[in-house]
Amino acid sequence: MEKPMTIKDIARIAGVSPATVSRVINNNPAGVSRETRAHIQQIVQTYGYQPNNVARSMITKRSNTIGVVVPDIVNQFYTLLLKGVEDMAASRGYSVVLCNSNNNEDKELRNLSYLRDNYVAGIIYNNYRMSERTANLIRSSRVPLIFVDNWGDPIDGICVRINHQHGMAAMANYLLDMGHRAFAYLAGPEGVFSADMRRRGFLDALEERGISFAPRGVLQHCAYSEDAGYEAAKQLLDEKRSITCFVCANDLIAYGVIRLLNERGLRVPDDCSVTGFDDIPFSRLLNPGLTTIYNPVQQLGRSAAQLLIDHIEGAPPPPQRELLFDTHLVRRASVKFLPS
Amino acid sequence: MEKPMTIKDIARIAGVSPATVSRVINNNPAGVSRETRAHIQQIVQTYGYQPNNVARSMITKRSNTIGVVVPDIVNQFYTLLLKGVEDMAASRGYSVVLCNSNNNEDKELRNLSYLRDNYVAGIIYNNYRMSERTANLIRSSRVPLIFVDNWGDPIDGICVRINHQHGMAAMANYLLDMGHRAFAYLAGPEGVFSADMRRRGFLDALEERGISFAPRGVLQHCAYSEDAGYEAAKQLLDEKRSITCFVCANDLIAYGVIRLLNERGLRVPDDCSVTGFDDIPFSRLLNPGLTTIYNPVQQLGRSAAQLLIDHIEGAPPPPQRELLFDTHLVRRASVKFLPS
DNA sequence: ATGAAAGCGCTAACAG
DNA sequence: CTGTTAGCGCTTTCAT
Repeated sequence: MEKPMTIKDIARIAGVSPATVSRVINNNPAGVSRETRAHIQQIVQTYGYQPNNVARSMITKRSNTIGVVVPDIVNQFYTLLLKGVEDMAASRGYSVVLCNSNNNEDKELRNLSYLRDNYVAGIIYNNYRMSERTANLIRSSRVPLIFVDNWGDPIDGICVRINHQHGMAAMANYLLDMGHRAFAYLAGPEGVFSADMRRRGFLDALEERGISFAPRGVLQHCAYSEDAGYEAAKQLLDEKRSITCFVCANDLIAYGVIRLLNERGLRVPDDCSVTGFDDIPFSRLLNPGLTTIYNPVQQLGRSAAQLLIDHIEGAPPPPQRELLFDTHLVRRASVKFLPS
Repeated sequence: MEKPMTIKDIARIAGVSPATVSRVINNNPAGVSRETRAHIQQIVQTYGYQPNNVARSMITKRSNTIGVVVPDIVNQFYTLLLKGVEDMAASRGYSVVLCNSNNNEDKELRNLSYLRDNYVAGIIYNNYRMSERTANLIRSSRVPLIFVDNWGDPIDGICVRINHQHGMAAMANYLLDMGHRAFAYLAGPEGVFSADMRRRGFLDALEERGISFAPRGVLQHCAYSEDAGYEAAKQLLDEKRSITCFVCANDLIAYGVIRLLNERGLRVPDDCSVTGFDDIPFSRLLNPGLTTIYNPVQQLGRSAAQLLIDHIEGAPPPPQRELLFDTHLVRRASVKFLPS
């Protein structure tokens, strides 16, 4: 294998000093005459010279890579987010590396250090809950960072998210209109920003309509996963609750509920209605299709990347620290109309 | 922000030279007396010194990161693979970065160069089809590389995969036993290794049973995606083919078929049976559950990582260039029994 | 067993 | 405008 060319090789060939070559490959505004610049570019072209990024970032302490850290890469929600980030990043000339923290604090800490130690230009970050250690690490790293779904929490920074409350309120109103009153609300993990906001959206909407959740409704926390939804539904059913609709804080939970319902021979929506939140692609494939709230994750990813890169490149911070996106209700067939 | 410690700081504190510290942190067998070694380790500990990986890999031209490049990160098959890789890699002290080539040659080339330029220790690679340019890049990079689903192709290297043929043959035999004879075989993309092997497995199995595919069967190529399955099924149905079972080369395709069937008011499996391949987690959630072939993809990921790291660390190559994993049939409810 | 010195490939003052 | 000089933080001969 021929060793790759270095800046010195180019300099020698061009008959100039490495510094000059450096100036042109960095589009350094500092003066290089039009001719020498062209000459060098020409040589770089023909030899296909690529500067060594590692050497570069050793000096500048910066690279053209942005890191994305998420808690669960198997959840399509996050892969969709990643896709949005990648699109935007690529168009701006950045690479992206994905770190899966697997909802595990140590792993997350390692990921974050890894990114810092490799001089990433910036980070897009999400987690269910941010630990104090993580917050400290982020603070001390001083790497530009954008949150997806921040939670008025240990760190203040720029954040991109959907309007969870509106979304879930829309669902509540729809369900009320469909005649439902006996809800099992599977709220997702307690203390997690998106889950908390969605819950508030739901409960406030009921209140606003003067309908109380309490007597017939039941609220239960659970992980953001299919298995958790399955278990929660099982428990509720075993308690012989009479429920007309399972309102789930995300689609995964709804999948679990549906699986249990199927196992018990209960039909959706005839025997029981189910709703989700996020509208990940699979939800329309269920039979019946899952009624849920569309969450523009890819768009979120793109915006997060854009904000981050703007920031990295020195743009002034946006006026608001939080960029909010709208959701909308996706009516499919998993909710039954209950005439009153 | 206090600047991170350097090896010099440690050296000064320990009263030794940087070289000695280097020897210690690299567990360099070269002689360092037991005492100085312990002394230095002690200091490294208390100050929490972390060597700068970038500087390190600039010299060694190697890092402790392995790269995974896949064609479609939104397909759960690949996120599961990644998960397997991560588990294994973490336990061996490696970080992993994911690159999504998005089934796009330029992107893939950029990803591969990126990994090479950042001195990754090795790469785990999959794509639907390998271009000649990609092959050249891989060859000239000389980075250790493991294929997932290699395809007797431009490059020879170590490969980890499932036995596609066996898997699809098991499916064929099952369907035959269930009385099916009129198949629509949605074969996935032509020329893609896994798709070709699966198709062969299916066709050969029929032949072995002395049953010919031809008169009533129809074979159609399509992308490995839900939309492609949907379109293919639409076309076939519009041609008024009388089909008893759609045999799909992966689960995603089957999802598309099911979506179309639902739209047309056709019931699975009463009006038409459908099968998949891979058994990604959603498949059991479908109603009826999708009959498919379980593909131990996480295990694949773990093995790929293990093989790769062994190789990186200088282990002799395994005797066979190909590590094969078994699949098994997962019978759910998407296939109807057709008494003859 | 340890240290001094010479870089890895590049950028960043500082001169000219 | 361009070249020279120092390093970035680390590893690696080569001495001692």
